[in-house]
Amino acid sequence: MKKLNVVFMGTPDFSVPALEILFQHPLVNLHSVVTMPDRKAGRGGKLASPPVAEFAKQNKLKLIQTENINKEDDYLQELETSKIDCIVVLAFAQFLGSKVLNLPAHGCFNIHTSLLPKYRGAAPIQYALLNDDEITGVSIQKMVKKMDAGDLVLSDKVTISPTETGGQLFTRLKFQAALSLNRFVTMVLSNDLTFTKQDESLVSFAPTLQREDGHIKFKQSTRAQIINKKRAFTPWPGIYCSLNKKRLKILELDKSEVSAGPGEIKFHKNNIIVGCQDGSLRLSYIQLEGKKACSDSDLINGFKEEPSLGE
RNA sequence: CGCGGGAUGGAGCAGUCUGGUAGCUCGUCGGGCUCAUAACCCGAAGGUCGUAGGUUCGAAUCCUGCUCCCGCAA
Repeated sequence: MKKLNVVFMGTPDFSVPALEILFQHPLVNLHSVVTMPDRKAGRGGKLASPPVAEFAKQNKLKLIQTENINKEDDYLQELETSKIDCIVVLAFAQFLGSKVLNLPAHGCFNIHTSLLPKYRGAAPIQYALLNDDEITGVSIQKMVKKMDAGDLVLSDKVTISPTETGGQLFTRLKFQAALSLNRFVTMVLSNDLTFTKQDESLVSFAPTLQREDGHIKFKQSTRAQIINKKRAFTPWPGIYCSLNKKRLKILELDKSEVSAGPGEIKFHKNNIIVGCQDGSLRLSYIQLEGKKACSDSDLINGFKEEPSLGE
Protein backbone atom coordinates (compact mmCIF):
# COMPACT_ATOMS: atom_id res chain seq x y z
CA MET A 1 0.00 0.00 0.00
CA LYS A 2 1.28 3.43 -0.89
CA LYS A 3 2.05 5.64 2.08
CA LEU A 4 0.29 8.94 2.53
CA ASN A 5 2.69 11.81 2.05
CA VAL A 6 1.73 14.34 4.71
CA VAL A 7 2.86 17.73 5.97
CA PHE A 8 1.90 18.88 9.46
CA MET A 9 1.46 22.49 10.53
CA GLY A 10 0.94 23.49 14.12
CA THR A 11 2.56 25.35 16.94
CA PRO A 12 1.66 24.81 20.60
CA ASP A 13 1.56 21.90 22.94
CA PHE A 14 -1.98 21.29 21.76
CA SER A 15 -0.75 20.15 18.35
CA VAL A 16 1.78 17.62 19.55
CA PRO A 17 -0.35 14.47 20.10
CA ALA A 18 -1.83 14.80 16.63
CA LEU A 19 1.64 15.25 15.22
CA GLU A 20 2.75 12.16 17.06
CA ILE A 21 -0.10 10.17 15.55
CA LEU A 22 1.16 11.04 12.09
CA PHE A 23 4.74 10.38 13.09
CA GLN A 24 3.94 6.90 14.42
CA HIS A 25 1.47 5.88 11.74
CA PRO A 26 2.91 3.05 9.64
CA LEU A 27 1.11 4.18 6.52
CA VAL A 28 2.00 7.84 6.76
CA ASN A 29 5.15 9.40 5.50
CA LEU A 30 5.58 12.59 7.50
CA HIS A 31 7.30 14.73 4.92
CA SER A 32 7.93 17.77 7.09
CA VAL A 33 6.63 19.93 9.90
CA VAL A 34 5.90 23.65 9.76
CA THR A 35 5.67 25.86 12.81
CA MET A 36 6.16 29.40 14.04
CA PRO A 37 9.62 30.82 14.73
CA ASP A 38 11.15 30.79 18.21
CA ARG A 39 9.74 33.52 20.37
CA LYS A 40 10.68 35.36 23.47
CA ALA A 41 8.65 33.86 26.22
CA GLY A 42 8.25 33.91 29.95
CA ARG A 43 9.62 36.25 32.57
CA GLY A 44 12.91 37.73 31.47
CA GLY A 45 11.98 37.09 27.85
CA LYS A 46 14.15 34.10 27.04
CA LEU A 47 13.89 32.60 23.60
CA ALA A 48 11.70 29.49 23.47
CA SER A 49 10.87 27.07 20.69
CA PRO A 50 7.26 26.10 20.04
CA PRO A 51 6.48 22.58 21.35
CA VAL A 52 5.91 21.34 17.82
CA ALA A 53 9.42 22.46 16.90
CA GLU A 54 10.79 20.65 19.94
CA PHE A 55 9.05 17.46 18.92
CA ALA A 56 10.33 17.73 15.39
CA LYS A 57 13.89 18.28 16.54
CA GLN A 58 13.79 15.39 18.95
CA ASN A 59 12.55 13.06 16.27
CA LYS A 60 14.78 14.45 13.58
CA LEU A 61 11.94 15.54 11.34
CA LYS A 62 12.35 18.09 8.64
CA LEU A 63 11.33 21.35 10.27
CA ILE A 64 10.40 24.70 8.78
CA GLN A 65 9.94 27.64 11.15
CA THR A 66 8.41 30.65 9.52
CA GLU A 67 6.36 33.73 10.22
CA ASN A 68 4.43 33.28 6.97
CA ILE A 69 4.27 29.97 5.15
CA ASN A 70 2.84 31.57 2.03
CA LYS A 71 6.13 33.33 1.38
CA GLU A 72 8.36 30.27 1.63
CA ASP A 73 8.67 29.80 -2.12
CA ASP A 74 11.59 27.38 -2.02
CA TYR A 75 9.86 25.11 0.44
CA LEU A 76 6.54 25.22 -1.42
CA GLN A 77 8.39 24.32 -4.58
CA GLU A 78 9.85 21.34 -2.77
CA LEU A 79 6.40 20.23 -1.65
CA GLU A 80 5.26 20.48 -5.23
CA THR A 81 7.93 18.10 -6.44
CA SER A 82 7.43 15.78 -3.47
CA LYS A 83 3.81 15.21 -4.44
CA ILE A 84 2.24 15.89 -1.09
CA ASP A 85 -1.08 14.10 -0.49
CA CYS A 86 -2.39 16.32 2.24
CA ILE A 87 -1.49 19.00 4.73
CA VAL A 88 -2.84 18.69 8.26
CA VAL A 89 -3.22 21.91 10.23
CA LEU A 90 -3.87 22.14 13.96
CA ALA A 91 -3.47 25.35 15.98
CA PHE A 92 -1.03 26.82 13.51
CA ALA A 93 -2.01 30.47 13.89
CA GLN A 94 -1.43 31.33 10.26
CA PHE A 95 -3.68 31.66 7.24
CA LEU A 96 -2.94 29.55 4.20
CA GLY A 97 -3.10 31.24 0.82
CA SER A 98 -4.54 29.55 -2.23
CA LYS A 99 -1.09 28.55 -3.43
CA VAL A 100 -0.72 26.35 -0.36
CA LEU A 101 -4.35 25.26 -0.26
CA ASN A 102 -4.19 23.90 -3.79
CA LEU A 103 -0.82 22.25 -3.45
CA PRO A 104 -1.63 18.82 -1.94
CA ALA A 105 -3.49 16.20 -3.95
CA HIS A 106 -6.27 15.83 -1.38
CA GLY A 107 -6.11 19.34 -0.04
CA CYS A 108 -5.41 20.93 3.33
CA PHE A 109 -7.31 19.78 6.38
CA ASN A 110 -7.80 21.64 9.59
CA ILE A 111 -8.59 20.03 12.91
CA HIS A 112 -10.90 22.31 14.84
CA THR A 113 -12.02 21.72 18.42
CA SER A 114 -15.69 22.46 18.17
CA LEU A 115 -18.63 21.02 16.29
CA LEU A 116 -18.50 23.28 13.28
CA PRO A 117 -20.21 25.45 12.17
CA LYS A 118 -20.37 26.39 15.80
CA TYR A 119 -17.49 28.43 17.21
CA ARG A 120 -15.34 29.24 14.25
CA GLY A 121 -12.15 30.91 15.40
CA ALA A 122 -9.34 30.61 17.86
CA ALA A 123 -11.03 29.89 21.19
CA PRO A 124 -13.79 27.32 20.62
CA ILE A 125 -13.10 25.41 23.82
CA GLN A 126 -13.56 28.37 26.12
CA TYR A 127 -16.67 29.51 24.29
CA ALA A 128 -18.33 26.14 24.66
CA LEU A 129 -17.85 26.36 28.42
CA LEU A 130 -18.73 30.03 28.55
CA ASN A 131 -22.08 29.20 27.02
CA ASP A 132 -22.57 26.26 29.33
CA ASP A 133 -22.78 23.80 26.43
CA GLU A 134 -23.16 20.15 27.27
CA ILE A 135 -21.55 18.88 24.16
CA THR A 136 -18.67 19.87 21.95
CA GLY A 137 -16.25 17.96 19.79
CA VAL A 138 -13.62 17.82 17.13
CA SER A 139 -14.24 18.66 13.49
CA ILE A 140 -12.00 18.16 10.54
CA GLN A 141 -12.71 20.38 7.58
CA LYS A 142 -11.19 20.77 4.17
CA MET A 143 -9.68 24.22 4.36
CA VAL A 144 -10.79 27.07 2.19
CA LYS A 145 -9.72 30.68 2.27
CA LYS A 146 -12.47 31.66 4.65
CA MET A 147 -11.60 30.77 8.21
CA ASP A 148 -13.00 27.43 9.42
CA ALA A 149 -15.63 27.50 6.70
CA GLY A 150 -14.64 24.48 4.62
CA ASP A 151 -16.58 21.29 4.05
CA LEU A 152 -16.64 18.87 6.95
CA VAL A 153 -15.14 15.45 6.50
CA LEU A 154 -15.40 14.30 10.08
CA SER A 155 -17.01 15.32 13.33
CA ASP A 156 -16.55 13.58 16.68
CA LYS A 157 -18.69 14.51 19.66
CA VAL A 158 -17.38 14.97 23.18
CA THR A 159 -19.66 15.49 26.15
CA ILE A 160 -18.72 18.14 28.65
CA SER A 161 -19.01 17.35 32.32
CA PRO A 162 -20.71 20.03 34.45
CA THR A 163 -17.66 20.98 36.48
CA GLU A 164 -15.08 20.63 33.76
CA THR A 165 -12.66 23.53 33.42
CA GLY A 166 -11.12 24.96 30.28
CA GLY A 167 -7.86 23.26 31.07
CA GLN A 168 -9.43 19.86 31.53
CA LEU A 169 -11.51 20.08 28.38
CA PHE A 170 -8.50 21.45 26.55
CA THR A 171 -6.48 18.40 27.52
CA ARG A 172 -9.23 15.98 26.58
CA LEU A 173 -9.76 17.62 23.22
CA LYS A 174 -6.05 17.63 22.58
CA PHE A 175 -6.11 13.86 22.66
CA GLN A 176 -9.46 13.59 20.94
CA ALA A 177 -8.01 15.68 18.13
CA ALA A 178 -5.26 13.11 17.76
CA LEU A 179 -7.76 10.25 17.76
CA SER A 180 -9.95 11.99 15.22
CA LEU A 181 -6.95 12.62 13.05
CA ASN A 182 -6.13 8.94 13.20
CA ARG A 183 -9.66 8.17 12.03
CA PHE A 184 -9.26 10.73 9.29
CA VAL A 185 -6.06 9.09 8.08
CA THR A 186 -7.87 5.77 7.88
CA MET A 187 -10.64 7.36 5.85
CA VAL A 188 -8.20 8.92 3.43
CA LEU A 189 -6.25 5.71 3.03
CA SER A 190 -9.41 3.79 2.22
CA ASN A 191 -10.61 6.53 -0.07
CA ASP A 192 -13.65 7.01 2.10
CA LEU A 193 -13.89 10.78 2.46
CA THR A 194 -17.27 12.46 2.25
CA PHE A 195 -17.67 16.20 2.24
CA THR A 196 -20.52 17.95 4.02
CA LYS A 197 -21.22 21.64 3.57
CA GLN A 198 -21.48 23.71 6.73
CA ASP A 199 -24.90 25.15 7.45
CA GLU A 200 -24.21 28.86 7.25
CA SER A 201 -27.30 29.70 9.29
CA LEU A 202 -25.78 27.97 12.33
CA VAL A 203 -22.43 29.71 12.23
CA SER A 204 -21.09 31.30 15.40
CA PHE A 205 -17.71 32.67 16.28
CA ALA A 206 -15.19 32.22 19.05
CA PRO A 207 -12.71 35.06 18.66
CA THR A 208 -9.29 34.99 20.25
CA LEU A 209 -9.37 35.66 23.96
CA GLN A 210 -7.38 38.45 25.50
CA ARG A 211 -6.26 38.59 29.09
CA GLU A 212 -8.55 41.55 29.47
CA ASP A 213 -11.51 39.24 28.76
CA GLY A 214 -10.87 37.72 32.16
CA HIS A 215 -11.67 41.00 33.92
CA ILE A 216 -14.76 40.33 36.03
CA LYS A 217 -17.29 43.10 36.49
CA PHE A 218 -19.39 41.91 39.38
CA LYS A 219 -21.79 44.80 39.22
CA GLN A 220 -22.89 43.92 35.71
CA SER A 221 -22.84 40.14 35.93
CA THR A 222 -24.92 37.33 37.29
CA ARG A 223 -23.45 34.61 39.43
CA ALA A 224 -23.92 32.02 36.71
CA GLN A 225 -22.09 34.18 34.17
CA ILE A 226 -19.14 34.57 36.48
CA ILE A 227 -19.04 30.92 37.45
CA ASN A 228 -19.11 29.87 33.81
CA LYS A 229 -16.40 32.33 32.98
CA LYS A 230 -14.24 31.07 35.80
CA ARG A 231 -14.76 27.54 34.60
CA ALA A 232 -14.01 28.39 30.98
CA PHE A 233 -11.02 30.63 31.69
CA THR A 234 -9.26 28.25 34.09
CA PRO A 235 -6.32 28.05 33.87
CA TRP A 236 -6.01 30.45 30.95
CA PRO A 237 -6.49 33.39 30.66
CA GLY A 238 -7.83 33.28 34.19
CA ILE A 239 -10.23 35.72 35.77
CA TYR A 240 -9.38 38.69 37.92
CA CYS A 241 -10.71 41.83 39.49
CA SER A 242 -8.93 44.48 41.48
CA LEU A 243 -8.65 44.86 45.21
CA ASN A 244 -7.46 48.22 46.49
CA LYS A 245 -5.90 49.08 43.13
CA LYS A 246 -4.03 45.81 42.88
CA ARG A 247 -4.81 42.94 40.58
CA LEU A 248 -6.52 40.08 42.31
CA LYS A 249 -6.62 36.79 40.48
CA ILE A 250 -9.59 34.67 41.38
CA LEU A 251 -8.67 31.00 41.47
CA GLU A 252 -11.69 29.57 43.26
CA LEU A 253 -15.10 30.95 44.02
CA ASP A 254 -18.40 29.70 45.40
CA LYS A 255 -21.92 30.90 45.75
CA SER A 256 -22.53 32.61 49.07
CA GLU A 257 -25.62 33.32 51.13
CA VAL A 258 -24.18 36.45 52.66
CA SER A 259 -25.96 39.48 51.29
CA ALA A 260 -24.00 42.08 49.37
CA GLY A 261 -25.13 44.66 46.85
CA PRO A 262 -23.96 44.45 43.23
CA GLY A 263 -20.32 45.47 43.05
CA GLU A 264 -19.92 45.56 46.80
CA ILE A 265 -17.03 43.76 48.48
CA LYS A 266 -16.88 42.90 52.14
CA PHE A 267 -14.93 40.78 54.55
CA HIS A 268 -17.42 38.61 56.34
CA LYS A 269 -16.00 36.39 59.07
CA ASN A 270 -12.93 35.15 57.26
CA ASN A 271 -14.47 35.19 53.81
CA ILE A 272 -14.20 37.63 50.97
CA ILE A 273 -17.73 38.25 49.73
CA VAL A 274 -18.58 40.10 46.53
CA GLY A 275 -22.07 41.04 45.39
CA CYS A 276 -23.31 40.34 41.87
CA GLN A 277 -26.61 41.21 40.24
CA ASP A 278 -28.43 38.20 41.62
CA GLY A 279 -26.63 37.26 44.81
CA SER A 280 -23.16 37.06 46.19
CA LEU A 281 -20.03 35.03 45.67
CA ARG A 282 -17.24 34.08 47.99
CA LEU A 283 -13.77 34.42 46.51
CA SER A 284 -12.32 31.49 48.34
CA TYR A 285 -8.91 31.10 46.74
CA ILE A 286 -7.18 34.12 45.32
CA GLN A 287 -3.86 35.64 44.43
CA LEU A 288 -2.88 39.24 44.94
CA GLU A 289 -0.46 40.81 42.50
CA GLY A 290 3.12 39.92 43.39
CA LYS A 291 2.00 37.41 46.01
CA LYS A 292 1.47 33.73 46.19
CA ALA A 293 -1.95 32.20 45.90
CA CYS A 294 -3.73 31.76 49.23
CA SER A 295 -7.17 31.33 50.71
CA ASP A 296 -9.35 34.35 51.36
CA SER A 297 -8.94 33.82 55.10
CA ASP A 298 -5.18 34.03 54.83
CA LEU A 299 -5.34 37.17 52.79
CA ILE A 300 -7.73 38.84 55.22
CA ASN A 301 -5.47 37.93 58.12
CA GLY A 302 -2.75 40.31 57.10
CA PHE A 303 -4.97 42.81 55.30
CA LYS A 304 -5.21 46.02 57.28
CA GLU A 305 -7.07 48.36 54.90
CA GLU A 306 -10.72 48.68 54.07
CA PRO A 307 -11.37 46.53 51.02
CA SER A 308 -12.53 48.18 47.82
CA LEU A 309 -13.20 46.80 44.37
CA GLY A 310 -11.86 48.65 41.38
CA GLU A 311 -13.71 48.82 38.11
C1' C B 1 19.94 42.60 29.63
C1' G B 2 11.55 44.00 28.82
C1' C B 3 8.73 46.45 33.61
C1' G B 4 7.55 45.58 38.69
C1' G B 5 6.36 43.20 43.68
C1' G B 6 8.16 39.75 47.35
C1' A B 7 11.26 36.23 50.85
C1' U B 8 10.35 37.74 59.00
C1' G B 9 7.73 31.20 64.12
C1' G B 10 2.73 26.43 60.65
C1' A B 11 -0.41 30.66 57.53
C1' G B 12 -1.19 35.93 56.11
C1' C B 13 1.32 40.38 57.38
C1' A B 14 3.89 44.79 60.32
C1' G B 15 8.74 46.39 61.50
C1' U B 16 13.51 48.27 57.02
C1' C B 17 13.37 55.27 55.28
C1' U B 18 15.18 57.54 61.08
C1' G B 19 20.39 50.44 63.06
C1' G B 20 19.98 49.04 69.64
C1' U B 21 18.33 41.88 72.05
C1' A B 22 11.15 40.69 67.02
C1' G B 23 5.42 42.31 66.88
C1' C B 24 0.07 41.79 64.94
C1' U B 25 -3.93 38.68 63.21
C1' C B 26 -4.83 33.51 62.69
C1' G B 27 -3.57 28.48 63.50
C1' U B 28 -1.51 24.72 67.01
C1' C B 29 -1.14 22.80 72.16
C1' G B 30 -2.83 23.17 77.47
C1' G B 31 -6.52 25.12 80.78
C1' G B 32 -11.32 27.71 81.78
C1' C B 33 -16.53 29.03 80.66
C1' U B 34 -20.72 26.47 78.41
C1' C B 35 -26.02 21.60 77.47
C1' A B 36 -22.79 22.66 73.48
C1' U B 37 -19.74 25.24 69.73
C1' A B 38 -16.27 27.02 64.32
C1' A B 39 -18.12 31.58 69.99
C1' C B 40 -15.72 33.70 74.45
C1' C B 41 -11.67 33.99 78.51
C1' C B 42 -6.60 32.62 80.40
C1' G B 43 -1.86 30.54 79.37
C1' A B 44 2.12 28.05 76.48
C1' A B 45 5.16 26.30 72.66
C1' G B 46 7.23 27.81 68.16
C1' G B 47 11.65 32.57 64.51
C1' U B 48 19.58 30.83 61.98
C1' C B 49 14.33 37.65 60.10
C1' G B 50 15.92 33.45 52.01
C1' U B 51 21.48 32.77 51.39
C1' A B 52 26.90 34.49 51.39
C1' G B 53 29.97 38.33 52.58
C1' G B 54 30.85 43.64 54.06
C1' U B 55 30.20 48.31 57.24
C1' U B 56 29.34 48.90 62.70
C1' C B 57 30.39 48.58 69.68
C1' G B 58 25.76 46.56 67.78
C1' A B 59 22.21 44.69 61.50
C1' A B 60 15.51 42.01 60.08
C1' U B 61 16.95 47.21 59.33
C1' C B 62 22.75 50.12 55.67
C1' C B 63 26.18 48.12 51.26
C1' U B 64 27.47 44.06 47.66
C1' G B 65 26.98 39.12 45.33
C1' C B 66 23.66 34.82 44.89
C1' U B 67 19.12 31.70 45.13
C1' C B 68 13.98 31.12 45.03
C1' C B 69 8.60 32.87 44.49
C1' C B 70 5.06 35.99 42.05
C1' G B 71 2.22 40.10 39.01
C1' C B 72 2.52 42.61 34.17
C1' A B 73 4.23 42.49 29.26
C1' A B 74 5.32 39.16 25.02
